[in-house]
Amino acid sequence: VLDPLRVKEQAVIPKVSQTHLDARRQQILDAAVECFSRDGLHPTTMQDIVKQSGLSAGALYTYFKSKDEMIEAIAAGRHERERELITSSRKSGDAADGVQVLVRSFSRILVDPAERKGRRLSIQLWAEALRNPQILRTVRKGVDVPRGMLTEMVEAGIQRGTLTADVDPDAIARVLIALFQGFALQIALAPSTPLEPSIRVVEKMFAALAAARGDKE
Amino acid sequence: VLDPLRVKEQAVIPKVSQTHLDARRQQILDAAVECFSRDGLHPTTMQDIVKQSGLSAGALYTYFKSKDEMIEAIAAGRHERERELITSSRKSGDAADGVQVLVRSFSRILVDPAERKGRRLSIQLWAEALRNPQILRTVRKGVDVPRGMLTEMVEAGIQRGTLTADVDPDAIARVLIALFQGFALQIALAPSTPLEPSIRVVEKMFAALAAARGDKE
Amino acid sequence: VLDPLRVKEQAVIPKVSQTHLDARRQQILDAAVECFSRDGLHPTTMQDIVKQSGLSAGALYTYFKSKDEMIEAIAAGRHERERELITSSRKSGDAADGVQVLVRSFSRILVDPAERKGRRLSIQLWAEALRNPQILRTVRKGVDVPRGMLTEMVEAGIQRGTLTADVDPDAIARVLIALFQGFALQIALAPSTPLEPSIRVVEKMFAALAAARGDKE
Amino acid sequence: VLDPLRVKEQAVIPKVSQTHLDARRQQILDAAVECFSRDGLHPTTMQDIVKQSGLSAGALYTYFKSKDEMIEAIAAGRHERERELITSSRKSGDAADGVQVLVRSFSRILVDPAERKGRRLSIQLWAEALRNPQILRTVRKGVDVPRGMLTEMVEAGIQRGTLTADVDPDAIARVLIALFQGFALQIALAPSTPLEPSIRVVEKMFAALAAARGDKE
DNA sequence: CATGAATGAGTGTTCATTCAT
DNA sequence: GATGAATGAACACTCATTCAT
Repeated sequence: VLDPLRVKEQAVIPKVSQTHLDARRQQILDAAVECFSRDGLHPTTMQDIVKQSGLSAGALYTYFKSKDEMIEAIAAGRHERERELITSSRKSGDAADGVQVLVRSFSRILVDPAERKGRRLSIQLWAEALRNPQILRTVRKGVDVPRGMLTEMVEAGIQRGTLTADVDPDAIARVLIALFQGFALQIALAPSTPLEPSIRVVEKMFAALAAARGDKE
Repeated sequence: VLDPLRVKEQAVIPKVSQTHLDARRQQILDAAVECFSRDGLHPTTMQDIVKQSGLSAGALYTYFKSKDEMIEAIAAGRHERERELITSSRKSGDAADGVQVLVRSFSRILVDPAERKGRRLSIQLWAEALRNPQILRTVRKGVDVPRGMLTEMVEAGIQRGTLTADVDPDAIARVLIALFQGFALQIALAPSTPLEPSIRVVEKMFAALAAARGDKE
Repeated sequence: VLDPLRVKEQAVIPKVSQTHLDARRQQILDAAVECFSRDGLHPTTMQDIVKQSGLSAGALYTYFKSKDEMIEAIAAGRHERERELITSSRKSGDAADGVQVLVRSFSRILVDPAERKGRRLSIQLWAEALRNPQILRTVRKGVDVPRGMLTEMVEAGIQRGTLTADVDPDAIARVLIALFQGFALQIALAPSTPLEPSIRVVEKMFAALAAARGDKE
Repeated sequence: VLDPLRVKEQAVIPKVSQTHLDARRQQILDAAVECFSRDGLHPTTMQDIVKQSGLSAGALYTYFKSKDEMIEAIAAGRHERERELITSSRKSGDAADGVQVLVRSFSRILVDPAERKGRRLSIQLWAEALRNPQILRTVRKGVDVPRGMLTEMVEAGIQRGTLTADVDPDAIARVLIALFQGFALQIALAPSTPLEPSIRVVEKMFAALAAARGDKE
């Protein structure tokens, strides 16, 4: 009765288009992001996501094997998003002084209301990464890949002479990331945090660092 | 709030000393910190803490009304600890250049293995603060109080001339905190993170910032 | 209140019929009635009802939000049942002397083995009503509604001349209810209680009361 | 080391007087009655009674082996109290028509605010009796003993000619008790219940019953 | 005798997941 | 593929009772 070939044959012409499938998957992820960023990873129940998505419990499990897999998918999405942000920052920063442009770009992201959910989600994922090896791997990649890109940008800055040569590009990248993470946290915990003065301090520090090179010469 | 020892009439000699009560309370908190920092706030069950503490479920509830109250007590403890770290840093930094000493002091804390649990715990509390108003309040105080102290130290540094006068002390304090938070996170997520090069970059940046003042004159 | 079946968009054909849902709900209530009447409200655990019903703990909570809500549903059911008993008594008593028929009807219910659970349940609910305002309201309605009906019946009896005109119909209704409650209790506490002789006394008393009217004329 | 004789010897001269012991025991029972009648038997915790009594948990267990034993002691107290009420009613009713005096006496008890706790407690005990054989025994005795006394009083009434000879004294006693129980319940559930009109109906019914004898002759 | 911190089995309830329809 | 009722192992928390002091 069960003919695996027939099943496969049927699978050739899917009843539901891939586009539909992708849309459904995204619909679920959007609902999950909404819930997770609002209530946290663990307090959010699958029922919450069911309600938020307008789908059924069964539907969620058609697209994701488990809640953990859903969290993992969202973590991967964050990772992807962060890479994008760096990439777009790099583009706009190609012409001028890399770090200054980068810092400006970061500050825009940090105050962007559209990124609020993402900031809250990231903090939830940091906490989750401490106990979930799979999430840890993804979160780390989400930090390491941007860091690699930043390192390259800093190296380019050094070659262009906008930064001193005697600094470790990777160390600078880490400093930039730490600043970004720290301010993302401060803003998530206190949305009224004044970011601009601190950004100016950071700019000034990097400018001073660049200038310091000239002094030595 | 209510001291279970304060007996109604003639609390001649307490059956159990306050010292014993305090020790028990600490015993529970220690067990909870161990579990929370290892497994996260939500995944940790009261049973886990019961086992870790060597006490009974009932005993835990003699000292804390709920799991949330326990988390709150731990958050308050973190807040207290952070204030202490700043205070001790301030003392040692009185004589010399404030910020440089501070950065050194921070870097020592960041790599201190004894502080590992605390770092992991803080990250869990950041996530929890996003959905628990009581924790948010405590976590904010844990950031704001140290920030106020840092601001004072930066102001002192400006007066002593070790920092430029044209920077916002509060903005600098926020930068220092963001750096501390960001590196605490990086180290928690990847204990092998090389901190020293980044610390040197930070030192260099602040040195350049200080030097920049002289340049202007 | 909320019909879990009412689907958001196009509830074409319910996966599970309303009949099935109602049957399940009744299955749970039957199990609960069995347990509550046997062991009492508080000593009965949800696990007891789970076992008795043959369902799972989760299933119970699909149909009832809490144990209290289940008790409330059962109390409402008792209330309904009591109203029915009065209604059916009224029908059969329309032709002849109302009160006598009523007393007979009551006595039949009091010795009916099928009503044993109901009698025990009512006593549990009386006790619960003393501390649970919601149950108090329902239990009161379960007494007040029948009382109103009885009052009407007594008034009809007075008009028909089978009862003296100088008695308060409501007072008589209360006496009848007190007798019913008191004997329900005596029988629940001692199933071997001889009811018949007492019923005859009651009949005789009401007959004498009716006769007393003629005497005065 | 352990010399039972020495222990006994010490026991001869109790450290604490019997009066003190009795007072403590009563203090506990009073607190328990307060809690049980207010909150119900099962919802009342030993801690509640501890607080209400002003004693310690340990003290309670010095005087009562268990919560059940405490309930049993209170049930026995109710039993005793009900016997007293009948006894005192009998005395005052010796001279005149027994039943009328009795009904009056009952009605006074039913509206006595001082008996409110007792009424509520009795209802709790009825419910408990359905599942606790020991309580059932005591509650039954609390009904049966007064019933025996009532039966005797009714018999005396018949001999004195104030009641018809062709009624079953025990059946009348049961009717009186049912009325008392039923009204105790109605008043407990609705303290504003108007009792007087119903009492008059009862009096009238018994008067008619007595008069009916003369009619037949 | 009195205390109250400590016990731990048991409570009502939740929730990720499954599967018959 | 979609549904949502059903599952049952946890979960946070309680409470009658004990016993070292």
